[in-house]
Parts: sequence; C-alpha cells; structure tokens
Amino acid sequence: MKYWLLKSEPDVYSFDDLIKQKIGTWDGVRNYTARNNLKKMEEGDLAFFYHSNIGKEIVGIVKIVKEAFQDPSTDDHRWVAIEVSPVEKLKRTITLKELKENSEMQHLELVKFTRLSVMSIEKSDFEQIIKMSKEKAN
DNA sequence: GCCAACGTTGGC
DNA sequence: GCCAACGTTGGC
Repeated sequence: MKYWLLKSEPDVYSFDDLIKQKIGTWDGVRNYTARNNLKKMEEGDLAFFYHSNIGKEIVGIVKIVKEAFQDPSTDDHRWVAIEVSPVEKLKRTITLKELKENSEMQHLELVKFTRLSVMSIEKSDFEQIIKMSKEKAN
C-alpha cells in the first residue's frame, strides 16, 4: 500500500468535479517523473488531492481504482493515465503555506519540488497530514 | 504579471 | 554528449 499526492488546477478539474463524476480519469501527464509515479500506483492506494494555483491546498483523499493504462488523451504510447474515486473531503484543508511553516514537513516533495504534479508521500507524513486536518488551525 | 526552477529541444 | 535557448509550471 502506497501513498501519493495528485495536483490539479481546480478551475480545470477540482475535487468537487471528481465527487460529481464518482470516477475520474487522471490523464494529460506529460512529465516523465510524474508518469513514473503513475506507473507505480496500485489499485487501492490512497492519494491526496491538491489544488494548485487557486487555493494551494490539500482538499481531499482519493483512491486509485484503476492502474496505469494508455493515456486516452493522446496516441503517444509513452504516456499513461489512471482512474481515481473520491474517498473523503478533508474537514479542514491543509495549505501549502501551513506545510512550509511546519518544521516537520520540510522534506515533503510538495514543498521541495513545486513543479512535480504526481508524487509519492511517506505513510507517516500522510497520516500526519490527516491528523492535522482533524485539528483546528494553529 | 513576474520569476525561479526545471524539463525539453536542437545545434554543434 | 554538452549546453544554450526556449517552454512550462506554479508560487508569490
């Protein structure tokens, strides 16, 4: 069981859009590092859904329901897509700012490699962030 | 809108 | 295979 973080611009595809669709295809990834992460995903893995640009915050949790397959948005065989379904919306969103200000979260790829759109997360960090979302801010 | 940080492309 | 030029992403 692995843990991940998926980035999306909410004006293109938001967590609420995914909730409406029930199952969403995560396609359009055109970066090798991100693609390699997609290929490592297994059915049942969990991922955070992060809103980039607008909000800059983790908004919910999704589950991988279909492992990597040919990206339907291109004929180029180099790229893959996955399918996800929503698990739950966080009671309180966790902002990038908050993570950057947290001394225990400095090693997160989200903090260090801002441009990567699909990244893995340590189980302990995943659980810590969920814990944070259940507590009040500051 | 600007800029930093990368990633990609193409000339040599 | 190196590197300069260019393109893209995403935070601010």
